[in-house]
Amino acid sequence: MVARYELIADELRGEILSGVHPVGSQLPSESELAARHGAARGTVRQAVAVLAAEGLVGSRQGARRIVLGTARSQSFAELHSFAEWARANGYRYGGQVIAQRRRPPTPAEAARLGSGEVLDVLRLRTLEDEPVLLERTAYAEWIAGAVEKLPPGCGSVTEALYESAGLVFAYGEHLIDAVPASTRDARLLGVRRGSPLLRQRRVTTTHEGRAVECSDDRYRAGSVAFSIRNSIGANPLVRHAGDLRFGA
Amino acid sequence: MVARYELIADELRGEILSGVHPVGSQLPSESELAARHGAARGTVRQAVAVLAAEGLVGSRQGARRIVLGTARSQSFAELHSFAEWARANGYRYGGQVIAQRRRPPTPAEAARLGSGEVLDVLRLRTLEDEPVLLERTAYAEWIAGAVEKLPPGCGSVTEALYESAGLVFAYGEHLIDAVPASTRDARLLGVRRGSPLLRQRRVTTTHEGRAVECSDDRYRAGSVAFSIRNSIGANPLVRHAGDLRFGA
DNA sequence: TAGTGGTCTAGACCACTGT
DNA sequence: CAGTGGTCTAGACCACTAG
Repeated sequence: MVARYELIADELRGEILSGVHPVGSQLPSESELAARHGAARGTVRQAVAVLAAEGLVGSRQGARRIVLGTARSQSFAELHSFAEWARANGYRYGGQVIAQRRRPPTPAEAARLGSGEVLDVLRLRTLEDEPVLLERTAYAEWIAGAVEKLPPGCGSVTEALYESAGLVFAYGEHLIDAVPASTRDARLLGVRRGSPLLRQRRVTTTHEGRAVECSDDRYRAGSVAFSIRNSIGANPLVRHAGDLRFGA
Repeated sequence: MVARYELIADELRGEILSGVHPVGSQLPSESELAARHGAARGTVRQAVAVLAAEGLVGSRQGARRIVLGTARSQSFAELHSFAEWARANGYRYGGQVIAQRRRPPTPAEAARLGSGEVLDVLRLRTLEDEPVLLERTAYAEWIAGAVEKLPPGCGSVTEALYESAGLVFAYGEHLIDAVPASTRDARLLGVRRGSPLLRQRRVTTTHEGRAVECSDDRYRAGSVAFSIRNSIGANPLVRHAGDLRFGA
């Protein structure tokens, strides 16, 4: 069942991407869109709210909505899963488990995943056959068994866990900063020790709020960048001083 | 005029932060909240939509909403303006113009700011009296005059431009990655050459979609991190390969 | 099956924009 | 001033969850 407002949003998005409403131009008024689609104004407002959340259009009270751009923010899956992002963008990608063991959680991990043992996995991911990402992930005990059953060359852990355990990653919290490569990082990624790495630390939970994993992902400089579009009305990105929330 | 749904959202947020609704617990149903506040259900839905956008609560059709966390995403202003972010978090901060001149735009800047001359400003920002951020900003010609009138030790450029020119930054596009410090970066920030810097490149526009500035901001490693909360439903962050959209 | 959130309607009034 | 988006109401039906 596809909602009415989604259909209207899709049609408007198509018109924006195809140039019917060029960047900088005004969108039709809500009343006009409502009449055209035979829908109530509230439904049209839901549709344009979708486009506003995607950063395509902006609005000010009293004035027509304006087309801001054509670049669309992508899905949660693309942020969470390296494989899904790479495939969606047409890149060749791969992955290999370098080390895997159970161990007691650090205090920071225990606070998020519970006090049971965690499964610590070190994975090296490649893009276009070049090593670009080193993933250090601690899985909560309740999912560790399913992770251990995955093949070491598994391309997409997210998809494999969905298929084998029905696990859906639903919410994420991410901290992004820059760190120098350690000796081991440098060797695995093929860079010099101390050279810049883009670090993404994250905690992911199911939609029930159950924590699944804590991860420390390090990208080789120049291989990947993170992009954000925001507006004065709403944005999800926050700057933090130092190393606050993820512990040592 | 404060909207009704904002008041309801504020009250609910306060109850979440103060522990009335602990993390993992269920929120009251929409009908109950509507009855309690004497408001229509639609108004209550607007209120909880605010909390969902902040990442505080999650929802699934048919089940009660669940409290996901207590960390709140901050405003656009805090992402855009170093000074506003620093002040909101109680840090001592400062800034100093190191160099300022007019020059022709690079091709990438011309595509965004127009083909007129740009005003190129190099600023060093401090946090707790330590140099942490090097800002290289190209202002569009139409705002350059107002920027040149600012004092070189101006703490908040965003606020000063609002007061002197009525300028409101409304939309931003940001690319975040890691780069090694150049010789000049290193000297100004007090780090070794080649050491990691967290880079934020951004383009900011007014709410009419008029581009104001392109900037390349570099943070000393360890001084600042960016934080993002997202959900499977919506998120604004995208990963990019290499150096795509901002040109050379 | 009862309760909940997701969607939708058809109105209404207000604040703001642009002419 | 007319037109527009922002807010709000009081209903309705449906899809889904949970007991």
